[in-house]
Amino acid sequence: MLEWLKDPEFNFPGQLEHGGFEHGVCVGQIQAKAGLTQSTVSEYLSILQRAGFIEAKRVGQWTYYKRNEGAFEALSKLIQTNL
Amino acid sequence: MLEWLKDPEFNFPGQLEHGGFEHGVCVGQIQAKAGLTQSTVSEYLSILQRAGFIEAKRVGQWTYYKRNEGAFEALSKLIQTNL
DNA sequence: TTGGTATATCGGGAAAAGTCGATATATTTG
DNA sequence: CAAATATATCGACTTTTCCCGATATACCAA
Repeated sequence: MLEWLKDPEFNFPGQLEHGGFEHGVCVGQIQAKAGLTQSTVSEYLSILQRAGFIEAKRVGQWTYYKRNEGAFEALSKLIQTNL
Repeated sequence: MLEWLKDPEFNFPGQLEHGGFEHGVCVGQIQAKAGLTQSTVSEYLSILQRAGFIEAKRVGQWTYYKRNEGAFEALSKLIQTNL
């Protein structure tokens, strides 16, 4: 999912009918591509969010998720320096 | 354990009586510090070795493990570029 | 307010990982 | 070869993680 979100336009074409890509991609789009149930995907996204790798924005009945690039940079540096 | 192996002289003083630090640290030293059973530590080290994070060298009845710094650098770069 | 849609949360069963004791293998020493 | 020591492997049990269906919550439209 994290890799998919690097190129939302390519990986989630259906998102066009759901408000575009400004805020990210909504859960239903990710669920369809992942082939897992709605509850599983929702929980997974919430874990990634708590871990800081993605950000959530609620707009109406949709929740949009997008990557937080800083977290990946920080993880990479953490491995370099602390591990 | 991976962090411990960054400074073997400091973290495994008992290793002095087991051939020094040239080849790394032997399993018994790591086991004592970890506070886990011998079998658990042995299996754990073998997993880290298969993953490429440490290297093993058998000398007599001892197996010495030391870090493979290249693997950490590679992981850090992988996160930067692929994740 | 009622029904429809999108997402989140909850509880449980299945799968995987962690840990142990017992035992096997390899090496050294007498 | 026999005993001692260091490490590896095996089988079982426990804990954690994964994933699901059911249900709850939030929002929108009629």
